Amino acid sequence: MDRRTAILDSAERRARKGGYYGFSFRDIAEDVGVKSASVHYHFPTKEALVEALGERYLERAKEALGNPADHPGVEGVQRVADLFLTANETDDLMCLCGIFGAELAALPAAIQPKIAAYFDYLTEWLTAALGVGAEPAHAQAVVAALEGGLILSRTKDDPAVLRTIVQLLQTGQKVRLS
Amino acid sequence: MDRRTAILDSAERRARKGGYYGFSFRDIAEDVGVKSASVHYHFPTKEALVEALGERYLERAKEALGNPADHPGVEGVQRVADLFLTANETDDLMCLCGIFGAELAALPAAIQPKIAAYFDYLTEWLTAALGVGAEPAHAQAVVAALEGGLILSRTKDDPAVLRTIVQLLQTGQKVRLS
DNA sequence: GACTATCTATCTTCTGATAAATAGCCAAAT
DNA sequence: ATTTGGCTATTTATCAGAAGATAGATAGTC
Repeated sequence: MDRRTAILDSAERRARKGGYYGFSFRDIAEDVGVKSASVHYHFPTKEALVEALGERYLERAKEALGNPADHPGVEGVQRVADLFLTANETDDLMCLCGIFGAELAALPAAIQPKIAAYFDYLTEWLTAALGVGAEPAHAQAVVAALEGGLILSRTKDDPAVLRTIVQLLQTGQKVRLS
Repeated sequence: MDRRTAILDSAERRARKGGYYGFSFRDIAEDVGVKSASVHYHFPTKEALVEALGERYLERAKEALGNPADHPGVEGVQRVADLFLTANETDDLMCLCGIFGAELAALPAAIQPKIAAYFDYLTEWLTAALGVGAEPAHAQAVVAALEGGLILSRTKDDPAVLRTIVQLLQTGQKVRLS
């Protein structure tokens, strides 16, 4: 594997655990097996590194989701939910944009649009999957519930928390409280 | 105001912007107008400071919410939602437990139960407010949607995002964005 | 010879934390 | 009433380590 990719992999894993200030160039250098100056060679600043992280994260989501028209209705919800379920149960990692979104006010300004683009993409993809007549607001609420559900599930150290929320989102009962 | 409280206020504000690793004892000392050693006098370690932060945050939520029986049904949803709407629009701050929950994997272990207690309390309070027949899973999904909605709303720098999600949670009806 | 990737070495600043000194206060003992 | 001793809160000074970042040297490749 090329070294730039290894650096991004290490940075992503660490950022998804501890956020922007929760990892250092030296941490990454140790993971990859080089010196911290080498990490600076590939990404001159931490800001540049994290921007690249955000871009790659979005591209991966696009690849994983595919064409919304191929996953109409509830199947589309499942497909987006799977991104979060995999993060939770397979990777045991927070969503990169979820943790950066929470820390947003303390991050370099250049990162904000990358995070916004991710949420926008998920929302637009899901709106398209839900088909004609679907409101973007509904799709956005689903993304919010998944992001928050991931936080709650991790805090309670219980994958069932997120799974249950996904079920409610699919059956459409979550928004119907009264 | 007593100095201990001023320290907690500064720490809370900064933690709700940048998370656990996003502020330092010296930051707080400058805010309060003392030296960093004085902050250590009141809270010997950062872990102790953040534990106190979590406890106070829960107590404040309890005071703000009051008795769930006094706010049945949708009124209960509004009351919990108001915690998040105030954070978003009045304070322009993330939820303390939301940001710590996202960073959980990199935080001192003693902090996790404090965060879990906050989410548990909101869920239990809301379950009680929704009355007999209400499932805790629904209440938990509402809390998740609010937490995630706060992140999305802050990322898009648009209070309407969270407001719209709150509306959906209350009515179950599809609401138009923009 | 230029380019790519890495290293060693280093800089400045910041970090959480501690020790020791100082000052103000208050109640008990003289 | 004055002194004593302890308590609270703060200071100065400092530590060892970590942070982001840079300069310059080195080696391999095309």
